[in-house]
Amino acid sequence: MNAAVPHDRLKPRALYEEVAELLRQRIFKAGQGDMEPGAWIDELKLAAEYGISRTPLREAIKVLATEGLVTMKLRRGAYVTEVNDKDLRDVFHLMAVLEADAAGAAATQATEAQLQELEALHQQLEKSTNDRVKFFNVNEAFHLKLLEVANNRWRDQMVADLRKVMKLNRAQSLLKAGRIEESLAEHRAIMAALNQRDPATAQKAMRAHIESGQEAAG
Amino acid sequence: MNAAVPHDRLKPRALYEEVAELLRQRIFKAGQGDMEPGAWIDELKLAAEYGISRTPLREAIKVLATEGLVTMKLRRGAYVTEVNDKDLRDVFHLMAVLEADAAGAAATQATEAQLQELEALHQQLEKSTNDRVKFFNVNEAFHLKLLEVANNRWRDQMVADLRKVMKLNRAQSLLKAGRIEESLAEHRAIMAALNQRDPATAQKAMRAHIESGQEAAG
DNA sequence: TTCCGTAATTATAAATTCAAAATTCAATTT
DNA sequence: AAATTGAATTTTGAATTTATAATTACGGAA
Repeated sequence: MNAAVPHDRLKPRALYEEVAELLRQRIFKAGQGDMEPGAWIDELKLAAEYGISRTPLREAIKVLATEGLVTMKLRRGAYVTEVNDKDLRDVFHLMAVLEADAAGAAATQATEAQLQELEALHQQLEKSTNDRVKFFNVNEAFHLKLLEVANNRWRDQMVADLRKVMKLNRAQSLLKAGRIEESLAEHRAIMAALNQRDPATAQKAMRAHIESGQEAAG
Repeated sequence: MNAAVPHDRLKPRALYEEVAELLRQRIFKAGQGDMEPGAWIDELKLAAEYGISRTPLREAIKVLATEGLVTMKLRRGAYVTEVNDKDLRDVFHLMAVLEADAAGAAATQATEAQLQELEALHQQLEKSTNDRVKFFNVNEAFHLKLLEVANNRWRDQMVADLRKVMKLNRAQSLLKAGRIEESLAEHRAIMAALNQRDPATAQKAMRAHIESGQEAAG
């Protein structure tokens, strides 16, 4: 029963991290498979399936637990976190608060070169309105770049964790047709505030953008 | 050398959580002992010291790693995270943002009963100016209650994580003599805004309070 | 004497084994 | 027939063992 073939040599990541990533993807997909929100996580089954022992699997589960993706019950095992409507609103709200704060910081701190990078991404976004997938990807790149410019690794971590939880309910998914134009207009407002180095306006614009996205998702 | 006596029966927490808490405290104290920032964490030594095996210890370490308290290097073990001045400023900033947001939410959402609970805690604070330790404790209780009223478990988790990191540098410690009166005045402003159900003012007051605390600590 | 390579030692990572707790199912008693 | 208790099975939690990787030290050659 050695399903644990070495696969590819030269793997720089720890096994428990690989497994954590696999589990995340599996939870996010959530399709009709097992592991939908509220489901119990069968350690033995998963370990056998991946061809590993329970040790790295349990380590991965504990990582996911501190990320908020799974909930652990003492002597009862781990369950995929259930996110109800209030939870989702709460998470969106925090996302808005943190990203708005980041936008404000970026408006103040960005170097000229960084502003140009953001502007370049924004221009890409302007040209992607007919490709829903591309628009989604460039949009994400813009938000990530903004966080990078805002330069606070703790906030980055928090936003990343919130994103993971939001994906649990995948209320985000892709944008609807009408929403793309709306989103783009909001991005224009954000970019304008950044270019004018106006933190207060950048904050407001970003907050409106996220909250607007929330409505589209809900 | 059996340090792992069953102590009290009826303990509802998992061993790895107990250990994680012990490690946190140990990291926080940071005195002249081992485990100062940057130090390598000796798994064997600690496991022997606590009288447990390495398995729950390693699980605890991974939890601390995702909390940001320790950093893991592949095949090199875990190190106590070093928190430099910029990190500390960044963490304080996020704390201010999140607690200010909580104050705003509380001003809007608090029931009358909850407002009275907060008021009661505030009155306790008013009477604790001559007892530094008590002032510190009541202060913490007030902030926790405020978060409870603001009612967002994801924010609670984030604030808790930030607190842990702040304690790493133990820049908070106890308040200096002059700072107590100042802190109390700020609390009065927060409480007044809450009582007037003025979210914007509550936010500003809380933000000022945290930032003021940062200066006192730094 | 210095540098490179190899072997030995040491520590981490993973797997396996062991123990304890919880759930489930069945049997017996009321 | 229903309910309660106890035993067996299942599953989590922890310890131990094994394997793998990295660092260091030692030796030989340049």
